[in-house]
Amino acid sequence: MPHDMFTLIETAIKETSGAADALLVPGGEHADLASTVAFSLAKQKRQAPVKIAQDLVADLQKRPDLAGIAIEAKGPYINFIFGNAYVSEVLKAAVRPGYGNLEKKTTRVVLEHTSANPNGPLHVGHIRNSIIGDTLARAFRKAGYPLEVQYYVNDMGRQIAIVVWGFDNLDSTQQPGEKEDAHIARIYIAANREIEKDEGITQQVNVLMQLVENGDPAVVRKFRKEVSRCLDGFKVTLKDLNVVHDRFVWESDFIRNGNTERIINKLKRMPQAHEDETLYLDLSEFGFENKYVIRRSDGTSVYAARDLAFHAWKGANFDRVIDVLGADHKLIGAQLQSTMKLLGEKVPEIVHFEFVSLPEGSMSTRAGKFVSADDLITEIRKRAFDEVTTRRPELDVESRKAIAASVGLAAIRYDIVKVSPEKSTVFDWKEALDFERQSGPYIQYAHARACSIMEKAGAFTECYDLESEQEIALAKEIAKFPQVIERVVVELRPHILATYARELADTFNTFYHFEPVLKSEGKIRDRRLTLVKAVQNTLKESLETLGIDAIRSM
RNA sequence: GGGCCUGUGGCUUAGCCUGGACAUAGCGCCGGGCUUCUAACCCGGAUGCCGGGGGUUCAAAUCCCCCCAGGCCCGCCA
Repeated sequence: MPHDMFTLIETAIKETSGAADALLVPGGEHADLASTVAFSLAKQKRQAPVKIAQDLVADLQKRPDLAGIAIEAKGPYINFIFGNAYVSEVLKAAVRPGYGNLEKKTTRVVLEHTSANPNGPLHVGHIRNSIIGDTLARAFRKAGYPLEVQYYVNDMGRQIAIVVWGFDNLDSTQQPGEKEDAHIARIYIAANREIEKDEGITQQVNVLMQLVENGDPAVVRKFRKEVSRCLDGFKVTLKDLNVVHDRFVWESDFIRNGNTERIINKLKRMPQAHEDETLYLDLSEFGFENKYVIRRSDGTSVYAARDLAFHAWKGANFDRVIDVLGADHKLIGAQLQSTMKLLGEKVPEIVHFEFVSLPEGSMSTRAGKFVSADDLITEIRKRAFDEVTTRRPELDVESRKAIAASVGLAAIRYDIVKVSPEKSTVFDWKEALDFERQSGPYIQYAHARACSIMEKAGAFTECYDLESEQEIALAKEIAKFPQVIERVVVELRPHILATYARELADTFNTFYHFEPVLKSEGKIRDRRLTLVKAVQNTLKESLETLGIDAIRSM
């Protein structure tokens, strides 16, 4: 509906003015839409923009197709203000379950995110990937796409070989209560310390890597065992974060099933291929200076080779391939895309996000310098529980715990998703634990308020004719939701939804303080209750798309 | 050295791709508001040469060029 309004007005301006571009811009506080076309016509018409705007408005007002829209010239600007019919339509759609769902699509999408190396727990950098990825996934589903979300398990890397070496050669007993992934990190860190002291160990690690690539059963089993244990730990963390994967795809499978070898053979025959001790590609035609190594001199494949096989497989099974990767993968991501193009395979779309660092510098699993997601979750739940206890002392412990878990989740997810992905951030405990600011809980609170009104209201007759300025402003904010979902999946930028949800909560809170709902009577009460129902529904849909619980009470 | 990203009030941040009307919000600061639908809230106020300098344009936070600062990358690691 709103999109139709855009097209409708755009066409009308083009037809009336003869301009090639209607130059429609957001009207801000002045209007729902505005056109700056008068500026661009000034030179050609040899008239002042203000005069052109006035003349155009007079013509536009005569058009029957724009009947429900108030059109006025404000200086050189032409303002369009949508009328009651529009607002009623919005409201009717917004009270229905699933508001914001877009038309069903047939394009099958595969989205890969998180895919952290299984050599230690997920930390606050990894979960930026998880939360961006999971929010995108939810937005894609809401936008009507059939979607599969994958986690790519890097189970053959040097890191895992180092973990396995550590379990074989160091005291590796699990401590009581120690989570699997934390245990693996401890051994990984210890093993790296040993490697620093004794270079001979690197040779032993290399041997492990060769054995696993050649399918030595005992070594393969060891790799699988430790990687699985680490993954078990990840799954607990991801569940706590409400992050869902449909499938875990193991890197080593692409060695075992011959896909990697097949793609290497194909690459070998390409004009860009060079073979000395190693096999590498010369991608200088794409502006890459360095060699893109595919196979080591000892005959083992590198990550890039398996990654090519993985992406070829995804491309064969899905129509769109999307990866969420950290900014450190920008170069190899671009090389992967170029190589896929050369191979004639489907080119993956890559969403990059910049780094999360600690005040003291970059995070490093190897050096043990990181804040784990589990620690963050534990701390934030504690904080949230204290907060709920202060505000709602009458609730029993279990209810308070449940609210605290939801509030904690909201705080973490919102805090991470609200920032544009291209911005690097510094993790700060004080900020992360503060949910009284511009935050997920703030939006949850607005939703809970709306729920509370609905519960107390009882039965009422839905009424879609709004009147006051606040009511209409709120309905027009609600109207934006479907386009927001559309923008998120087109631009692959989930923070747009975070910003929107906050703005909707702002608008509702303002309405809440100026327009009494339950205390009003008759038709006014009905239309305000209808509006509150629409807000509640839109906030709920927004929160759920953000992976945040739309709790009814807090 | 080269490439990519970022630089917006004291701090955090939206807007930048697709140039337009007094630059978005939060925190902090100052001043108000709970016998009234949940004050995790709301209202008002102060604080901005939108990193710096050039250019394009009727119009630049937004586009182009140069410079400065920070992050990331440039491996037979992943």
